[in-house]
Amino acid sequence: MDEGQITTTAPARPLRRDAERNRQLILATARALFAERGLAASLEDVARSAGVGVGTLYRHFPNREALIDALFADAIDTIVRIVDEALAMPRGWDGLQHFMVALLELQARDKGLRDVLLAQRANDPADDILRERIKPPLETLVQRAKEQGDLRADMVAADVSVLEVAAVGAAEFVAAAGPEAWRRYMTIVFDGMRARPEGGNSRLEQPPIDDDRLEVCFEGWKYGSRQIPRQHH
Amino acid sequence: MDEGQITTTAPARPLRRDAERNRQLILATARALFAERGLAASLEDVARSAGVGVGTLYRHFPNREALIDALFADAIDTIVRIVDEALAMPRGWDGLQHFMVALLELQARDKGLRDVLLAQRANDPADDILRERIKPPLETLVQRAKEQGDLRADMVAADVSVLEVAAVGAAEFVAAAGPEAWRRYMTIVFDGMRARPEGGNSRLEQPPIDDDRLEVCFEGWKYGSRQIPRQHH
DNA sequence: AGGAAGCGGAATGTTGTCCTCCATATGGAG
DNA sequence: CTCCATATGGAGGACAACATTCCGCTTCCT
Repeated sequence: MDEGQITTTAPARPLRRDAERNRQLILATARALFAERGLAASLEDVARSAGVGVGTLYRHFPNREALIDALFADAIDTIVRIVDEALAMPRGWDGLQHFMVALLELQARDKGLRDVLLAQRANDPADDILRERIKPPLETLVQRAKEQGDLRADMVAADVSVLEVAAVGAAEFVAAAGPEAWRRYMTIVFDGMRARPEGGNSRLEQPPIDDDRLEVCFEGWKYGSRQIPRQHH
Repeated sequence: MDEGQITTTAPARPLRRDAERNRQLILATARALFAERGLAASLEDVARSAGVGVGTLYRHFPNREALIDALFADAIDTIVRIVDEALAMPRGWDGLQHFMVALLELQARDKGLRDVLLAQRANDPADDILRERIKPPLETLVQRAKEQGDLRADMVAADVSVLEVAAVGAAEFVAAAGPEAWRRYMTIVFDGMRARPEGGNSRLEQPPIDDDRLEVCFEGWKYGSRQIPRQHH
């Protein structure tokens, strides 16, 4: 379907060879830098790190938003794939675990993606789409895992989201101790999620969060109140 | 040793009545604002919110640091009290739970305290002192809880710190859904920490974090990379 | 009433961003 | 090999947030 492409769509006339090289260089550098520092990394840092002037960067991407879009265009597909894999597993518990771990792997490896997923960007329609695409399958997984007696009966889908966010935070915290250190804590949380026979699960005093409230949590979150700066001019 | 003080202890000569009133007003307002927004709240916000000019604020507190010190001077005492209460409990597990929950209550209620505890301030000697004051008792609690068969044998004290930090993040995330919502998730985590008979605990693939690494995690953390701004001039 | 103590808030200095502009350099078509 | 459309680098403009200072004016207290 597409052949002489570069990023998203084919340009009317091909770029000059050096321009194309720089474009890819910028993309690769930005990917690495955002992965390491999150979306807060400045475009000047990206340019410097790519060994290129800011002007060049702006020649290829009209603004910060465009660069980020180019980088994370396929993020949704990745998530959807994970969800599908999870749904395909016979045991709901395994699917749930796969979903949580895979999403966490992604975000532990790439802070930029973490920021994208946690709605660091003010508007972003993709975000809502994504959450709509995730919610029903997640609900299914939770339901299935409960019926099969693996997941504690008093948990709901929203709880999974909350624990996932918490785990992302934990993963970032322990990142300095090793890129895989978070798995240890994820395992502990999974043990807490597991259904136990006969009073083995403590009673959850607080009621679950309903979907509207969860939405509010996501909106109010902004990961520690840091904001991705908006455009000027 | 010094007498003509300003902040913590009684001033040599009493303040004028209006000045004293303003001072208390500023302290109360700052306490509320920092509790709500964390240490990132600007002094201009504090002043405006107190219905006072910034100049007045600076007359009472020479700089941001001084105000924060005045507000959180007794924080260490509070923590130490919690630790003592925890140690006094016969079951290590109960002590551990008390310690984690009480610390979480504090930080869920007061984001400013959270920032103080999580070393948002660059230097801060109090911070190191605090961690030194916490580590040995925590170690004791963990040891005791393991011996009494309540805490899973494969956990160590550092794990507790990590989970606590994760819980603080979770608490902030769900704060919008209610100030007590975090308790639900803390319970799930506690269930994950519990020792289970005969293979009821999953194997933790990743090794525990040693104390030096944990230190590095705290240093590198800065809660989502946001920094408390340093002084100018 | 008078002066010391206190007050407000405009102004200053600084840092950190995004993005624009334009003099200069370069690939590649002819 | 020449020439010019295409690209490039990076200085500089425009903002925004803050911490902190300064000083003319006000308010208490004696």
